[in-house]
Amino acid sequence: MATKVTITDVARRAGVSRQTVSNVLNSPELVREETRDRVREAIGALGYRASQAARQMRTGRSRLIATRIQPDRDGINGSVLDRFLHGLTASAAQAGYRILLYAAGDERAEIDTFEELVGSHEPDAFVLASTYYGDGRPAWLRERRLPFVTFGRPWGNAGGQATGDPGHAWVDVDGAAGTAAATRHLLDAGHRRIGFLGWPTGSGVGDDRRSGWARTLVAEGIDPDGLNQATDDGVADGEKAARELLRAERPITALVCASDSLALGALHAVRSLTASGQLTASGRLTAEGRLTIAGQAGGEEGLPVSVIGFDDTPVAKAVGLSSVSQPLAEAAAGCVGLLTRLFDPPSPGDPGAPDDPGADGSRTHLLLRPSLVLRQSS
Amino acid sequence: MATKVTITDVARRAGVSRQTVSNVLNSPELVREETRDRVREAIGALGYRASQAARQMRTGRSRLIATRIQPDRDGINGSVLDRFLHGLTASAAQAGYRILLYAAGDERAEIDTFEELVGSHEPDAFVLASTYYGDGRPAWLRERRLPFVTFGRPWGNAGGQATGDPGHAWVDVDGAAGTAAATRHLLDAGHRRIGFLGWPTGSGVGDDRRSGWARTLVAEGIDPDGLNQATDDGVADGEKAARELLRAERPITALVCASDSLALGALHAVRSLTASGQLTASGRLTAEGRLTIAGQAGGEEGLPVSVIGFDDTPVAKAVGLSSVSQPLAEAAAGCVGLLTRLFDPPSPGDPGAPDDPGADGSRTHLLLRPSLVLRQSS
DNA sequence: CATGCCCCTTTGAACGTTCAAACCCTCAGA
DNA sequence: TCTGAGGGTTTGAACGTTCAAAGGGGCATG
Repeated sequence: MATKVTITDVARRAGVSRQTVSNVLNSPELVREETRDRVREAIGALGYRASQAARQMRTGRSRLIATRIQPDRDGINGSVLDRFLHGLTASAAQAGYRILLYAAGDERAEIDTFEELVGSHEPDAFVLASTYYGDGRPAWLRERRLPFVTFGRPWGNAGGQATGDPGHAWVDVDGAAGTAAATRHLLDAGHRRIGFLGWPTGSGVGDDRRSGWARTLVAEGIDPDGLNQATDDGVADGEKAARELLRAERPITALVCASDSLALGALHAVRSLTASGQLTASGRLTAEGRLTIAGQAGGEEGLPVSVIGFDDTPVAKAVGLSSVSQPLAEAAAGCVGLLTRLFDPPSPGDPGAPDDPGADGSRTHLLLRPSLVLRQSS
Repeated sequence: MATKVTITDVARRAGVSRQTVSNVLNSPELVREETRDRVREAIGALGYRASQAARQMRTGRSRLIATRIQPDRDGINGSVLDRFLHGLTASAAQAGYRILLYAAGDERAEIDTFEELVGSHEPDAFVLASTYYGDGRPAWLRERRLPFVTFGRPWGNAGGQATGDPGHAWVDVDGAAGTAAATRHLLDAGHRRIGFLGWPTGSGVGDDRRSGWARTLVAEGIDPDGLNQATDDGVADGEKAARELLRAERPITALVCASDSLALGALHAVRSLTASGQLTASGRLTAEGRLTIAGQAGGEEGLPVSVIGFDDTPVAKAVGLSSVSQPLAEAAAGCVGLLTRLFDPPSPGDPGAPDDPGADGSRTHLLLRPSLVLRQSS
């Protein structure tokens, strides 16, 4: 088989030294144009590619970015991180990096893997997806000065909004803006009693999503009290909690949910209550759970019961569920962008969108806006 | 920060030479027990880990396995490969390998990526998921003697069964056995007119799945002719095709599908025909599309119209669709197993399940049995 | 006592790259 | 003519590991 082409082979063919070839690759401006062309011709003719291993030995840089692949938990939300991973792979490749995967059951196992990886394959950086309250991984990495970016804000001690100084780079999607848009859409459709189905207080992501809904109602002069249910993430949990909101003395007519799992449960609840006669379907029943309430207390007779989910998963698409969609490819590109900025700090006079010129003058985070995908369920 | 611990540091602390430390790691049987213990103590105390880059330079082995991450096409079937990928990552880690990801739009781009990777990061092997008819990738890799395994049989020129001599290692799931089990289940439930909804002839996977259904009917003395529809993979396509089978002069009462996408479409068709009165629901309508036919031609009155999908995706779980489940974690483990066998050929007198002792005496493929997951839809 | 052998260990070199420093020209200025 | 500077190129060393070969001690054999 064709044996490996080395930088020496290229040098010989171009009639120059190893170092000159190396310079053509890494610092072309140091090499005279004529020489450069000759070397480039040789590189092309021989099909030379620099050995990562040798390069890494000398420079200490592996051009590898490590990230974790999660088992899809309930199988619905898992697809979000998979799409993110795909975007990450593509963006990293464009920037000259490759993605190295690892699996880990819990935080302890993940940190063990950090240690293992840092010692052996020596990735240049880590990307941590789905941060959580009390997440110990950022601190571990920071102590060792290992570059990393999180997809997800560092949720402060209060369990609420992000703290002012994150101390590390992150990219996130503005969940509150997403639920606000969903709520706004429902208000525009004429709904007033719009409920929220989310997770128990204390989860950063969940509280954020709830806040967007609440503030939009308040801005409209509607008191969100009593329109809110919190439960674990799951289809069955969602159905149960939605049922309570639908059977309250003053029932809701629309529901914004913190996940597609919950929203799917809510759709089931709506269907089931209708089928058992506890809600009256006055219109034609479609396969997607779009029903019409008639004769309920409150003045919104004739409005369809709408449900909006979060994450725009394949399941949402399959069952016709409206949902808030995260720009995952952009989020991934943002992560890679922040990382490369960490590796080679940009020159001071760099152009860039004026976001939050922090103390050190560099933007270290990125907050993206989600979009609302409307389907039959709303 | 603590500077990198090298093999020399360990050697110094243990009072031996570099090579002895290396031997403790790679060929412990060469080292006297007492020395071995002393070296191991030093390794532990210093937290030493061998540098992959340096090791790779000398041995030419990167302990990296490259595989592609696909964008989830229709969003439903994508999850299958994601689960496979997760299994692959876990199995590879156990065998001391890491997964390197790449993305590529088409075959041409993928082969370019092969070339790029082989030159730079030099993965020890490739795993190709989802092979197809006329797949050019295996030939490319084989020509260059690059080790690889495919998840999916090499589908022969006839577009039908696998050829006798694959020429490379593969792991696959016996799709025909899966549809056969599904068909058998429906027969046991009393169905006779069991349809199949699949893809156009020429796709290896699709033809395989169809054959399991057909042979099971034939074995029962039922002629499969006219019970079969072929269409592109997609929910809308599936709904359209299912509709035709349901409205035939002698309609089917159950349907086995080549994918969950098609099955989901079929469920919609059943629902929709029922709602419009073209099928009569004689029982209680559940949310999952389980209906009962009454008064149709044929003698199977009162049987529920059953639908069974393929792949057991999250969507199937969400909508209560029975489905054939592939053992993806085992398939992934099988791929890693075959690869490690390629790297270090096993000693001749090795124990192993008697499968197909090929000409060279080594098993180079693995065919796994799927299982049937029953839910409300059947 | 020399020889050979086995077991365990050490030594020198090599993998392919880039860093740091040296080198060689040419040209300008004193 | 000497000195210095600077552009362009080369040289030697080093990164951390393993391969191939050599070294050395103990013991049995001739």
